[in-house]
Amino acid sequence: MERRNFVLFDIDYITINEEPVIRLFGKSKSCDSDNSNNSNNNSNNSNSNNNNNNNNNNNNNFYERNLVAIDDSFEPYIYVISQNIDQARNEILGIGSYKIKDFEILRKKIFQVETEVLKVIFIHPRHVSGLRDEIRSLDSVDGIREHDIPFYRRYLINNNIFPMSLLEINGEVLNSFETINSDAEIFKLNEPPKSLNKNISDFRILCFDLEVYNPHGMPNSEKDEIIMIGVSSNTGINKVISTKGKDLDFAETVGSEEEMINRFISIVKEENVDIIVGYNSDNFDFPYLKDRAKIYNIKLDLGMDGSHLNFIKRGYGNAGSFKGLIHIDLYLLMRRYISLDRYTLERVYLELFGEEKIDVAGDKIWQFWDSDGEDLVKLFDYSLDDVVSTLKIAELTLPLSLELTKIVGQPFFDISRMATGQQAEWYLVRKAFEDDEIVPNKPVPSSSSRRNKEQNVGGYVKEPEKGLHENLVQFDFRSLYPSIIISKNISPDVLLKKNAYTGEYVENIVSKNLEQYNNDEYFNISPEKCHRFAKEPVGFIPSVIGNVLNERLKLKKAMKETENKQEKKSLDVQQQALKRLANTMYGIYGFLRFRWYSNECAESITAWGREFIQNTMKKAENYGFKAIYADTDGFYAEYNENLIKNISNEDKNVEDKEPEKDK
DNA sequence: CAGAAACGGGG
DNA sequence: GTGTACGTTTCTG
Repeated sequence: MERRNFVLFDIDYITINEEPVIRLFGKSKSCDSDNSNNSNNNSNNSNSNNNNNNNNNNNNNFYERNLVAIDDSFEPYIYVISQNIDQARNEILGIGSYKIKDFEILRKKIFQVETEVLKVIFIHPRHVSGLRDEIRSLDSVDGIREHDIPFYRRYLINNNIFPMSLLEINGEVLNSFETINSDAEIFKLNEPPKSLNKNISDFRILCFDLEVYNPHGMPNSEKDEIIMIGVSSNTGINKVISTKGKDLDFAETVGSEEEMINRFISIVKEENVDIIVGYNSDNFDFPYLKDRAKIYNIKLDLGMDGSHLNFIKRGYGNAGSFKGLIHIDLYLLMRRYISLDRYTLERVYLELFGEEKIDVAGDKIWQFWDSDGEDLVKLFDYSLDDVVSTLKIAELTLPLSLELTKIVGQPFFDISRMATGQQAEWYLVRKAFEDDEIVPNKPVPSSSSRRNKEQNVGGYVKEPEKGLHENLVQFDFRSLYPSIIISKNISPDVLLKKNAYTGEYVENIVSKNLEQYNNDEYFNISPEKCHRFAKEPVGFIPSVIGNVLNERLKLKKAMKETENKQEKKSLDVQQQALKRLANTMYGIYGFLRFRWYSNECAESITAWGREFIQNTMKKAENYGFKAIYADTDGFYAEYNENLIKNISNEDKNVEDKEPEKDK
């Protein structure tokens, strides 16, 4: 048996002999060299030099050796809810015994109510989608749960492991394995991976960008050649590969487009890249590169198992993907990272760095290329600048996404393409597993119910007062929503709710013990709609948010205590990630396709929010702030000394309790 | 006017 | 991949 320390980059499964086999893609460092120093971060950063990676240099923090770990022990399953579990088991066997491996009876919680459920273990994940509808419609089956959680996600959650963090794996080295055609070490696991709590933050990031000949407007990949490939990496590469530019020191001149593509591929391989980054590369660079490479029969075989570029259908068009090589499209990330009117690379760069970048109008690129003079040089500068800017943006913004990956516990590739609400949802799915809670099904609203969805009243809005105002102060309540959820215990598992059709209470820990809740004082009752949330026990979502906020406080404390700048920075990013997660959490209730969707919860949060904002505005007036304009998350007020009234002690206390103010 | 289709980014 | 598209604007019948 051998052991490796292993950073997990990516995960999937393949099918061998009709059974699923999990593959973990990542990089390892031999354990001996890793044990030599337990305090990491003492070697200097990986800047420049040392580009040839084939020397065994263990003095940096990079994990060097490609490794694919194989685990054939994990089994797909769903939960079946039934009053008569024996009958359910027989009926299920009756419709698909050959797809079913085993049954187990487990005690789990549904909205905190202890329940005996039937765990149906399938031979193969595809049997889940194949059989679930039939199982659901069986007489003895009241419902099915957790039938739509992708196999690889289930593996990460159930084994409590996190991508982009360090794992310990134990197993045997194999000489070869089906579907793996590369020099990666192949490692067959003897037991599930173990999470090692060590922070890994050094990754090899390489950015790339294509320039394409385009005399007819947007280029057509059947006709228009790639003329430049810009490459910039945090390992010190900064160049433009092209058939022109012999006089430029940052240009690498090759003989043809075919050589250009081959050279690009070989650079990515030589640099042992962990994360490949582009800007709109899901929709432009990678599709274009693939089309052009096909013409020359070039394989874009950058996958850790030797596989090629593949496009995965995702919400938002296609996502370019390599097994074990993480592709991040910064455009998608920026749309969530900052709020702007437009998200061109120029605009984003200006926002983040306050500098204009070199610009060449898109429709002029072919003319600059043909000019063969000063304009050609300008085009080279532009190409380099594009990719250098992309790297700068990546280095600034990826740390936060990496932290979210390590908190949410899904692949970095996925996290970078997920809406924040989805990130929060997968985080909650993991927390539910830890709590033995069964995850609610996704609501599947028909198109009509979607239309009929009552519009949530939303936050309080005060129309702005016309005129030019000076001395404006902004009160920001965004971070207030998590505290409202916690203080009012807003959660579907402690909400007293009647089913609209049957008139019965929806089953949860409160309705199950209704005799204990025989008085209003046991509830927080929301303003306006009067939704009732039991004060005890703590609801699932308030408890998760509470833990997130506590973790965040601990990090902020640790930040104050440390003198180490690098550590401070790392803690700060972790702290920010938790803040984002907490602030996203309230939105979950309002989105129809989310598993914890609850219109009552969403309404109650905003109702209490409105109440709070109006109270605060009143109090603020006593301090000389005249509210000018208010919106859901806060208000703007004009400061006018003459308005200050006598401040009572009571008001002072209120002011003390105010949430974080920005500006 | 409602519902469908296109758009964003990229060159 | 045991998940199928986000919110907004413009076009079309």
